[in-house]
Formats: sequence, structure tokens, C-alpha cells
Amino acid sequence: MVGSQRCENAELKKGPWTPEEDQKLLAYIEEHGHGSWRALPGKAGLQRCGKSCRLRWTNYLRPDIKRGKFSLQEEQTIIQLHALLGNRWSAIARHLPKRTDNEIKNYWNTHLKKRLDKMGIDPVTHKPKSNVFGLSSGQEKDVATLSHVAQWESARLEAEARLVRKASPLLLSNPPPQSQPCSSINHIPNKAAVSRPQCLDVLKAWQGVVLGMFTLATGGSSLESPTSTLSFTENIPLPVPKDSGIFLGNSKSGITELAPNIHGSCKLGGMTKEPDASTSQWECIDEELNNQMPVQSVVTMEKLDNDSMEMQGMASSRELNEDAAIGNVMEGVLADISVPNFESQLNTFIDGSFGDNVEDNRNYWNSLLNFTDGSPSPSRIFSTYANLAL
DNA sequence: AAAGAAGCCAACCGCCCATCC
DNA sequence: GGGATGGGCGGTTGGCTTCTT
Repeated sequence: MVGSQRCENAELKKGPWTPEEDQKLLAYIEEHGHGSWRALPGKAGLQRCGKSCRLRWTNYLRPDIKRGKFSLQEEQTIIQLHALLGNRWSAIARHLPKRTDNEIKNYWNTHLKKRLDKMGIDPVTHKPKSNVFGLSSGQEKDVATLSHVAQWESARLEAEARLVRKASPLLLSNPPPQSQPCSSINHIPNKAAVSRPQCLDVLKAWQGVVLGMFTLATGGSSLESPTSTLSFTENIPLPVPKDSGIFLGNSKSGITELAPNIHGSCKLGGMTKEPDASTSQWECIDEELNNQMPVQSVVTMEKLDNDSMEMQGMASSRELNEDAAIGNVMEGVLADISVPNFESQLNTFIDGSFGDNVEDNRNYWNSLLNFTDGSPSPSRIFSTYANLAL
């Protein structure tokens, strides 16, 4: 790289910005925009290099920056996203409106990393550390609980990946002629030819996709490192009883609008949960998963992502940003399901959610992040637990 | 009260990638 | 195609502030 980009010119000022310099930079950008950062210092009368001006603007002077203490929810989000994304601060910052990557990075390094460490959690892998350093009994309990939550969530993710892999190809095959028609998915073409088991597979696929999406969106409370390895076992019980419907919509998230016709009631222990109470819907899913999931398994969202993509012949999620990855997985699965109505609605949803408008995208992510509030999802459980433990 | 330690965070560094010419 | 440039990114530094002894 050339010297000028490194700000090596001896005549250029370094170090803390003075209020006068800030004012000059602000005034210039407000009037002219920043344009070329390299040319800006000269035009604005600043003895700084362009890069220094750019950093000062993006990290401090920009009017849409929120400064000050991080809220509890922001802390939770950072921890969860860090578990999923690692030190990809800019990616994490995209999910925290008005916070800069630099601010989040500093906050992590000075606060959150130490807190996790005190809790006995490795801040790099987000896994509980071994007790070789002598944890107190209380810390051991904390770690054990976190470990359980992590295992539980991992198992859930594993099942979701498996469901997506299994269900979609099945939907492309010809249904057995003697199958019972499905009554709960009335918008699928040739519905008379679709068997009830296949209907369930649609539901399961959707459950996997939708839950997977939320898991990604919320950081998923996955305590696994993005670089963790996967160990699938093929004999995992399906999380949904064959005679049970699963409601996939949620009034908070707007998914009801996306999938208005595939919801049904959720049966649990002889009690039917109606789909009008969003919390109950997710209680249904979470309880079912909690009751039936094995806890000894390791999976990561990245792997889920990759498996889903592999199924669709897509590029690895490593090669895509996480937003696009989610969109592609959903698009791919929907293409397989071959439900035009779903596909068009999903496309609308994705178009609106992953567009060029940064603010809209932020709002979308916020709506997803808010999704777990009041819900006993693993994310919520983890957050609540983390609050108590921190 | 003072000195050293620890915490904190804005700013910098250097690498990388995309785009332009 | 390849060099120049702009800009993004994660890691690190240095100086100021706060805490502890």
C-alpha cells in the first residue's frame, strides 16, 4: 500500500481530535458530503490524512451513532452474535443499530469477554471451560446449566438441519396414491395428491427453516464456535409428533403473513394450543423439542447453513454474508417445496428484508431480535440465564 | 494524599478486497 | 491484466481516567 494511505506524511497530525477539527470535519461533510476521503482534508482545511478523517466520521461524528452505555439487550445480542459470528465486528454491528463495530469491539474486549471468563465460559469458543482452574460450586452450577442449554440448542439445530435435508426432496417425489389428503395445507397445488405425512414434512421443513432463520437472526443462543465441527447421528427422533400440527406463524414477527395457510393448533399433553397466542406457539415448539431432543450432539449454525446450501447446490455460507445465506437457504428450500404461493410471498419477504435500504434491514433485524422477548425459546432462556449469572 | 495498577476507549496500523483506469 | 486507489476490517496501541493500596 502506498505511503499516503498509511498517513505517513510527517506534516499530518495524529492523535486525539480537537473540537475545532471535529467542527471543521462536520461542517465540511454537512455541506459537501465526504466524497473522496483523500481529497477531503485539504478541502476542509484539516492537517489529517483522509483515512483518519473517515474513521473519525464513521466512529464518532456521524449523527446516527448512539453513544453511551450498552443496554442489557444489546449486551445479550453481542454475546449471542459473537457466539455465532466470532470476531466479525462489522457483521455484529449490523445487528445493533447505531452502534459502530469499533465500539462493539471495545466493549467486548473490555467488558463482555471478562464477564464470560468469570462465568467459566471461554469467550473464544463460548463453551464452558473445564474445571482445572478450580471453579466454585456456584460457578460449576452456572456452567452446567449453560452447558445444558448449549447442548439442547445444538440438538435442536441438528434436528432442524436434518429436517430441512430430509423433507424437501421428499416433497418433490410422487405421493403414494392411497395417502390421506392433507387438510391443513390447502394452498399446495394438487392438494388431493399430497399425503398427510408429506404435509407434516412441509411443516417440519418450514419449522426447520423458520426456526433456523430466527436462530441465526437472534444469535441463536448457540454456544458453539462457528468453527466447531459437526457430528450427526441419524437416529434422532423427529421433534414433531406425527399427529401434531405446528404453528409456524407469529404475530410479532410477521411470519403469519408469510405463511398464512400452514398453521394449525399444537397439541401438547392432550391440550391443544391455539395459534393466536404467539408465546404459546413457541412454547409448543420449544416444549416438544425439549421433550424429544437428545442432548448429546454437536452442531453449529454454520453447519446447518452449509448443509442446507449443500442440499441446494449452493455456495458455502463462508462465501456469503450471513444475511444472504439465510435468504438463499430459504429460497432454496422454498423452490424445492414448489409452492408458488409460498415462493412469491417469501420472495416478497426477502426482497423487503434484505434490500438496499439499510434502515429497513435494521428494522427487520430488530423485529427478529425482538421476537424472542416474552418467549421461552432457548435464546430467551439463555439471555435470562446470562442476566442472572452476569 | 500519592503512587502504581488496572480499566477504558479513541485512534491508529496494516492487511485485504473491490473498483477504476 | 495489472497497478493505483478507496474503503472496510480486525487487531493493537497509547494516553487518559479510575481504582486500589
